[in-house]
Amino acid sequence: MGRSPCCEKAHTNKGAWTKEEDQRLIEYIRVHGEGCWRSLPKAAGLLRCGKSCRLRWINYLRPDLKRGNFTEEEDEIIIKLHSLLGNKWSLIAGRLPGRTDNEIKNYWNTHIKRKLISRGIDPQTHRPLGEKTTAAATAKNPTSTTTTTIKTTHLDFKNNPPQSLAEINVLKSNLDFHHSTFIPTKVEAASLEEPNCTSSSMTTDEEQQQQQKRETQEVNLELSIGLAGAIRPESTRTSSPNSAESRLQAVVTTTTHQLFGSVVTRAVCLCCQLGSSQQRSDQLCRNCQSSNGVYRYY
DNA sequence: AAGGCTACCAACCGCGCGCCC
DNA sequence: CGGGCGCGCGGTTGGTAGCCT
Repeated sequence: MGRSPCCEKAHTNKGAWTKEEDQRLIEYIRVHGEGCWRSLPKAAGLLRCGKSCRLRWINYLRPDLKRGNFTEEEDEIIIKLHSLLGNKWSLIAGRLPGRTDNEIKNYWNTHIKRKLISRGIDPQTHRPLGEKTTAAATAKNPTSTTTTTIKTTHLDFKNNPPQSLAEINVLKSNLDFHHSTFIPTKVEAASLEEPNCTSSSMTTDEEQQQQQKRETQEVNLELSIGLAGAIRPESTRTSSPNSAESRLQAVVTTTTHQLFGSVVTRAVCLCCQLGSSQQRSDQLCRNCQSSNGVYRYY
């Protein structure tokens, strides 16, 4: 069965927005707030589809948008986050107040890619150019311009949820591996910008072993984000205390402590940790407060 | 001045996910 | 449980401004 169109295309405008359309949209959202995008165009008297309105608002009209060039600091944050998250533009945008996913995506494709290449770094893998890419990454990403999501069968708990403590332990060990290979510490993160981002004390053989380990134990970066999401406010948790999910969460909580070094007992603002906020590091900036705790770690 | 090329970015498209019935 | 709906996301497209020849 075909999917129903998001709007009546015959009666909708397309292309650039006019000032009048912008004004109508702004006015409507000012009065009624965001949401219900499907019905918004009709209610606001706009001949646009809801998706188009949403996009226009989010990417252009929102009052909290930061216009203008990206700073060097923002560049570095984007690069670091991309090395952790891949092409998860919305997640990256969530860590850069006032920037939209679309804006970051465009900026990445037009500026940062080139910048990294000029530094001798592969913008997709964040490894030195010329270094062998994994077969999985190559197969997943034949054009090298699209998503390089490193998949794992072990950590795909959406399709294969852990059924036993034993499986959870496997998951935990994978997460430990994840930590040791992909989540950079502050020192490691700093080295990400270097053309040779491997540890300087590592011998070539050790590097090759690490590389082989990476190839055999693929890690799902996408999942690592989901795990953070598992640590959500108590009120929103619905799983039973003995469910695989809640047991997994207990592991995740423990593991998250390990992932980020010292045990943190309260919410920490990642923006601050990454240096994008002037906020004290033990406080949440507005951006993190509004993220529903998804990216806080405890 | 005109045409070609490139870079930029707003907007579109298709798909996946979660929620609800 | 399955299907429809609304929303959000990532990839792609297309218009345009700026630069070069």
